[in-house]
Amino acid sequence: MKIAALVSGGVDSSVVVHQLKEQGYDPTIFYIKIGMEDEHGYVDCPSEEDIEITDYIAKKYGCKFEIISLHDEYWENVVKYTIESVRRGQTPNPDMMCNKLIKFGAFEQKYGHEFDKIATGHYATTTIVDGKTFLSTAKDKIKDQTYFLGQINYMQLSKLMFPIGHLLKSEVREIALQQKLPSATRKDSQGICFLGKINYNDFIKRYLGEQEGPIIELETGKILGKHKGYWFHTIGQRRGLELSGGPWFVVKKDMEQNIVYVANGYDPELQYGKTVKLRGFEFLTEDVWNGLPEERDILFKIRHTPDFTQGRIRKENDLYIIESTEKIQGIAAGQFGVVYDTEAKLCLGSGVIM
RNA sequence: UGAGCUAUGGUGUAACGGUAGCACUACAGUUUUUGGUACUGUCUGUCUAGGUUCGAAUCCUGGUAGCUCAA
Repeated sequence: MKIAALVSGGVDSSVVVHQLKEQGYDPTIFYIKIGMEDEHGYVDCPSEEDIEITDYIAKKYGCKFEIISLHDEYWENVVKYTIESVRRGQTPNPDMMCNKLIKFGAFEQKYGHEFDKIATGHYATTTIVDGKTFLSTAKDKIKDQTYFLGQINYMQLSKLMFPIGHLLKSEVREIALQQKLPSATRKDSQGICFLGKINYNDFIKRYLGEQEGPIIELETGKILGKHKGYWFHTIGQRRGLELSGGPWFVVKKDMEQNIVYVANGYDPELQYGKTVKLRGFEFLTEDVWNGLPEERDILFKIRHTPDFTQGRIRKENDLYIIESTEKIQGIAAGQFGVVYDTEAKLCLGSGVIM
């Protein structure tokens, strides 16, 4: 079986190679470059170290190694999507789109189609139910990354392998140490991948500029201060408002008038909601509810959090609507709502929060 | 050029004449493969010049600034 392993130079994907070799496979290693190094003078320093380590891994295990650039594809799809989403006042999720469009999209078209399987270092598993493959959660419930995979489709899913999905993070580190992999003690990556060390707000500013507008307390209509553009703030956000007498949380944005609305206190009611409306909902594997004629109990996430939230889902025309059991903080349009079964095992599908 | 009141970090506020504390912000870490949340930590202050006192943010005097009321 021909396997392509996507390796980034981090611990997780390094251990993926080890696991595959242990299982008797001989994967071809791909390092995907997507950074902004050639854009506008930005330099993506980490990639050099990443490539070095990946190269070392490839040599150590005697694997074919290819460095490929999907920079243009990434720019055309993910970065453009991110900027457009922010411009509309929404909260994008570039990393989910990266999985859907780049790692399992553009990569598949250009290189992956020659392979039988694509292996990645995601903390996720697959489960076969009635002969069909479902995305399912990782053994390590805290590191579980199925949320970020919620947007992929069945074709993509059925070609994927997650060799470390049944391991705990601590076990992965342990293996890396035992094998003396140079990435064993590297810090986990975090933050939007293509930005590297670039500050998010600087990035947004470069493309959308600044436009001063008022910060208004939603309950009273009082003007409390100024912001530099609604696109710098997201629903549920506390930091960056520079208002005293808080804490203040962003609860609403008026894109027409460039107003950011806030609410005060540690637990402002307005910060919470119970209804999450999803548009463009797609099942990952298949419609497990046969059109959802009546409400179903589910678990879901509206962000990448360690915890699942309980709720009930129903369908209204094209929309899937989740009524949460508990109040949830920071329901931000543009983020994805990912739905799981009541066991928190199978990842069923996802849609965009309205 | 009348009277009264107030002056404490970036902001809002505490401190019987006895170690200037708290909250928010900002910053830095932790957590997190999305600008979120949460958690931990750090910085910055007694308007000014004198005086009383062992000791002044506190009491007294002048100055300066602001607010209120009169005009």
